[in-house]
Amino acid sequence: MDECPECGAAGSVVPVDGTERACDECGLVVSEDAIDHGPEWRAHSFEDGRSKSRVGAPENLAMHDKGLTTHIDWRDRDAYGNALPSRKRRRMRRLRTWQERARTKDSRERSLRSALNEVNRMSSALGVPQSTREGAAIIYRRALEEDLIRGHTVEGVASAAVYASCRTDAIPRSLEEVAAVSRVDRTEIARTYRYVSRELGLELAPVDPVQYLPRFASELGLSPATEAKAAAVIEAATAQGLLSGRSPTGFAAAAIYTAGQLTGERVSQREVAAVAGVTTVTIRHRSKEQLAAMGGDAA
DNA sequence: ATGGTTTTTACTGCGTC
DNA sequence: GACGCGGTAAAAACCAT
Repeated sequence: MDECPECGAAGSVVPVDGTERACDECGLVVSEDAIDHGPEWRAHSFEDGRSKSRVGAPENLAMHDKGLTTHIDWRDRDAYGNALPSRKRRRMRRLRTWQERARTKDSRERSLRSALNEVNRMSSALGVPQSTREGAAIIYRRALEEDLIRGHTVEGVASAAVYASCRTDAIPRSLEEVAAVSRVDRTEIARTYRYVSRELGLELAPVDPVQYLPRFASELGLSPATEAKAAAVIEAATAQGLLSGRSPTGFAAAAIYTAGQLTGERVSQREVAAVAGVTTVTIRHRSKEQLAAMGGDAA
């Protein structure tokens, strides 16, 4: 379509959604709109957040100072090709080193900028609070300081930072959901996340399935009674060691299904599976165990 | 790399509306 | 006939070694 203003690749700028376009080559996000409408803060569920968010920072392209990338020739010649006197040669050498310093500093900053831009973009799309967004930015900066980016993509680390921040802030967003708004795939995010959290020594508390309940329940339109019952199911089942090794989303989904059976507010396996992003098979397995746990507990 | 565990995929049969 | 439900076997994904 258009030529990218950043890397100059022709025809590489493609629409991402209604309000912004991005370059295929360098990932630069071109905003159509100079005003940042920001995300809709009333997004209470992931689906809401995705449909309502207006993603993209008010990037002002005019501020990218391209003048700094001027190249200074290594030859000690003037414009006519004549050799420079030694006095001027020294001067030129000094200029060259300074110019080089400015250029590398600038490129590093630009890379950080685009990374943080990306963090913001994904955070908006996921509808996470501002504090978590900043946490992700902090994690990314720390990763940068510890030199963890080498050998990994900027995109991957940015995605991992977002996911990690959600984890530490107990904002229930699964790896799948992060992957859905990221440019890199799930596996890469998982790998990078493990790597970053290990290197940075992030304390990673296992995800409590209860965290997913409010979101799933509201998406299914369940009564608070059933939601509370599901929480009770999770508690009882967890107390019997049924959680270890199992996926938290599947566990939560099954608890909702189980609670539906118990309260009479029935939900189909298929529906719960859809909102939780798991299969009905998993729900059956977990639910069977949970029912046994509840039965044994009550009787 | 390997093996053990969990999850998914794909397919089955059964009962009900 | 479509749908919900339960089960199974094999593949895939995951994790620790």
